[in-house]
Amino acid sequence: MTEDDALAAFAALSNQSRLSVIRALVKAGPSGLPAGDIAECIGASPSQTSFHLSSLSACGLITAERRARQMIYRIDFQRVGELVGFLLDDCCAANPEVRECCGLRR
Amino acid sequence: MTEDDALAAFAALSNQSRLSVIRALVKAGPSGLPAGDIAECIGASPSQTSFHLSSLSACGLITAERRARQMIYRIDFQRVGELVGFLLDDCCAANPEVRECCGLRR
DNA sequence: CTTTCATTTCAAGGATAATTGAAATATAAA
DNA sequence: TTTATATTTCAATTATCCTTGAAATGAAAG
Repeated sequence: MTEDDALAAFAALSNQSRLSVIRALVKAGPSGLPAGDIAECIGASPSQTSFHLSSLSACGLITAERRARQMIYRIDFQRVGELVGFLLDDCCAANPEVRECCGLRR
Repeated sequence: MTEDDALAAFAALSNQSRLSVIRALVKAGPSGLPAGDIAECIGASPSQTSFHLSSLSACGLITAERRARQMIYRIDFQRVGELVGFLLDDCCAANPEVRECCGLRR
């Protein structure tokens, strides 16, 4: 995860609709969700949803796979973990106070 | 940390200059840094620096305190920790895979 | 009280992001 | 091969963010 990756990921997460997408995909787990379901889930138009999905997949937080006529989107847990790692280590120099605050032991 | 707080924090972190501010303040530790030093550190004009500092303090990631003619800024480690917590728990439903990826045990 | 220093605020302009609705693409079904 | 379905792409509009430089504020020093 480069700094540019992290910047793009933070930008992606700074939007309510996209945060809702993340939550929906986390809840859906490994089977993922088709774009249409996501659109319904977040109450956005197909076009709008596609826009947000491409922002999320461009920065690697989610993955896309075509299945017949649908596009299946999945959360990339590893990538999210890397982003948390970036925040903890690159930004915060592995400061113990930060870790303690969110109940982490390492 | 409400969802709006988190959205604002992610937006604040999605900018290279502001990420540099965070790094500088983390490095500086509890004594913090005056705005002028931060400006020099990130290579930005006073006005630009003030703009970025107010974005960071508006979302609570840093604090501001006047000392004579200077404004001293400090990182709020607890707040950063809360943001990590939001990402891990609210967004990712405390998914163990995410935690493992950044070397966390909890 | 005037000047200097450190920083913020403001208004204007340029750049980037989000919304909208229509058209295009890709795939499957009739 | 035509039609229907799922999604994306595009162009235009609107909204938001960032930069710039000048002016304003707050606090100390002369």
